[in-house]
Order: sequence, then C-alpha cells, then structure tokens
Amino acid sequence: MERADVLPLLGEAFREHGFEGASLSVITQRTGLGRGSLYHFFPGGKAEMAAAVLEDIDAWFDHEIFVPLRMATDPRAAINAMWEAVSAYFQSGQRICLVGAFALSDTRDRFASAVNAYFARWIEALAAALRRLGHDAKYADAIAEQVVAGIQGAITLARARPDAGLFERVVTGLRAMTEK
Amino acid sequence: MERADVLPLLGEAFREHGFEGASLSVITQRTGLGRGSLYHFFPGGKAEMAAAVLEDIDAWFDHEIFVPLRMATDPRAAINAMWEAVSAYFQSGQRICLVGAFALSDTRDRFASAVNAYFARWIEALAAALRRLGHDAKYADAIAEQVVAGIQGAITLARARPDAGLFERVVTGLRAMTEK
DNA sequence: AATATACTTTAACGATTGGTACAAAGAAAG
DNA sequence: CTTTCTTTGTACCAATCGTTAAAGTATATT
Repeated sequence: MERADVLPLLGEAFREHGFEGASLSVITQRTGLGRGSLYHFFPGGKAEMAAAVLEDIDAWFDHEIFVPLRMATDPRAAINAMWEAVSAYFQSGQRICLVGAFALSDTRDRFASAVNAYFARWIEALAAALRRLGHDAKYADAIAEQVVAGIQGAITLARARPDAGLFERVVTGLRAMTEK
Repeated sequence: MERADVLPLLGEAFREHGFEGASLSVITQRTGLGRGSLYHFFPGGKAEMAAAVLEDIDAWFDHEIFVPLRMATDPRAAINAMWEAVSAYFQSGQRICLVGAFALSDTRDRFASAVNAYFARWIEALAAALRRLGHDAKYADAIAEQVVAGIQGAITLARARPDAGLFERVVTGLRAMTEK
C-alpha cells in the first residue's frame, strides 16, 4: 500500500467525520493502516494527512475540470463535462465536498489558503469558459461565482433533506445559467 | 442567567467549533457557566444543548421569516424582509448557518429531523410567497429550492474566500430570482 | 550472506474528552 | 431566622484523544 493509495481512504474518513471527528481510531479502521504506518507516511500527523488529501482533491479537480475549462477548444463541451463530473463526483449530493465542509468548520483557518485556492480556481476557470462562450467578462464572473456557490448549496441541501432528486434538480437549474 | 439566555451563546460556540469541536471547556468558557450549571439546565449534556439551540434557531426563523412569508398580506414585502434578515443574520457570510453546518457533518444523523424540517419549512414558505406573487406553483417550488440552496452556498463560499463583497454579490443574484 | 532501508506492530505517553457526584452558596417564601 | 428549592463550583471518573518510541518484519542492494 503506497501513500497515494491511502489518500482516497483518508478523504472518505474526513468526509464522513470531519477533521476533528476523524479520530486516529477511525482513520486506522478506515484505511486498514496502523498508527505506526500512518505516522510513517504522514509524520505531521492528522494535519499532514488532511493537507495531503486536500492537495490530492485539488489535483484531481485541476486535471479533470479546471484545465479543460480553461484550455479546451470547445468551451461548451468542457462545461458539459464539468456538470457530468460534478454529478458523478458528489454522487448526486450523497457525497459532500470536503473543501466546502472545511470552509464551514473551524479547521478553515488551518487550511485557509488551500480552501481559498480551490474555489478561486474553479470560479476563474468556469468564468474563462463562459467568456469564450460569448458572455461578457462581468457577466461571466458573476455567473461563475453564482454557480459554484450553488453547487455547494445543493450539496448542503441534499444532505439535509431526504429527497433523492433534490441535488439534480438544483444542479439542472444552475446548469441552465451556463448555457447560451 | 436563565436557560433561554444561554442558547445564543451556545449557538455561537457550536457555530465556531462544530458539535464535536465545541468541548465542554470551550462551552463553559464561551457561556461563562460552569459544568454544574450547564448540566443543570441541560441534563442530556451536549446533545441536549445542541437540540435546544436548533429549536431556538428554528423558532427565530419561523417567527421572523417563515410565518411572514406564508401569511403576510404583501408577499413582496415579506420576501424583501427575508433578504434583509438573511444578510443581517448571517452577517454577510461571516456567520455560518448552524443547521447547514450540521447537515454537512456527521452530526447530521443525530439531528436529522430538525435539520430537514428547517429547510423544508423555509422552502415551502418561500414558495408560498412566490405563488402569491403570481408565479405558477411548479416554478415557485423550483425557485424556492434554488434560492435556499444558493444562500447556503453563498455562506460556504464567503467563508472559503477572503472577499468581503462575495456574499452580497451572490445574494443579489439570488434575490433577482425572487422578483417579478 | 550481510547490510541498509522501508514499513508494520505494539504499547505506552500525557492531555483532554463528556459526564457524574456532591457540597456550598443563593434566592424565595414562611 | 428557618426552611426549601434552585443554581453553582470543584473534584473526580473512565474513556478516548493525538502523538511518540521501540522493537520487529519485510524488501531491496550489495
């Protein structure tokens, strides 16, 4: 088991229990690794584990969503791909956004720059795609912010209410804003 | 110091540290009450404190926002009042929504019905006002869901990014959806 | 076969957790 | 002043927290 293989498991542990709630007992159980192994891979303890997970998530979004939004020759296709990825990644609201959850918790300060960078890059990448779709810069910025916020809200609401269709309904509404 | 006076202080403690993170040390310090007093008022411990806070929040929203939305003779005025209240209550995104934060954490299951009821009533009340504004029922339901989700997302994003104007920008966009 | 390095196991550390017991103190009523 | 009930301060509990250290087992290199 390599360090990189542990990150997704760590991610799920933090998603389920939060940073404080994910005790070493939970983490060892969830990853199958003993305390010794964990501290071998992450000498900095829980803080380093969470930082590594955030980095891993960031890299995934960058590669799968942000770069395509900024670079793709077809911005419309990139935006469609984003919506597919969002539904798949967050499992229609069943799976929370760890970065968003950290933003709401008091762990926010500890990972402030990573949390900010994640959302900043998402909004900027989406705005770039919207501009290339023909929207003027000001409108593109506003819509991008609105949409990224809306996704976070959809996750919150989907977790709050036992309504299987809620997430996709809200996302569909947001998606309409990114079409032209 | 009466039990009712402690609830807002408890609320802030939970907002700042979350349910798990708000240790009794934090709570005693934040409320100025010793363990003895706290367990006198809330024999059920932290769980009862959090439940009481949720009930308190729910009552406030019901009285200040939900009932006006459902009952007011002038739905437009009630909706405007809602937006004023939202900005003031969440302090332009500086103050998080405890119910939303609980929804994202693993404490969700513990307070599932309270969390669900809060959002269900908000959406339903807003939809009722929108219907009385002349929107058809289906559209009103969709917009209400979209808007309540958007508010939660705006809070998340505002906490994630050091941008003082972000919350109000997103809220202004949402507000436009509730006008006709 | 000998050595170095990577990883795991296990046990323990001091600190802090949520919760309890109980007596002292305060307030209200007679 | 006495009695009764409510509110608080303090000491204490077992359990768990994140972290560390030591000893052990693999695996690879020479």
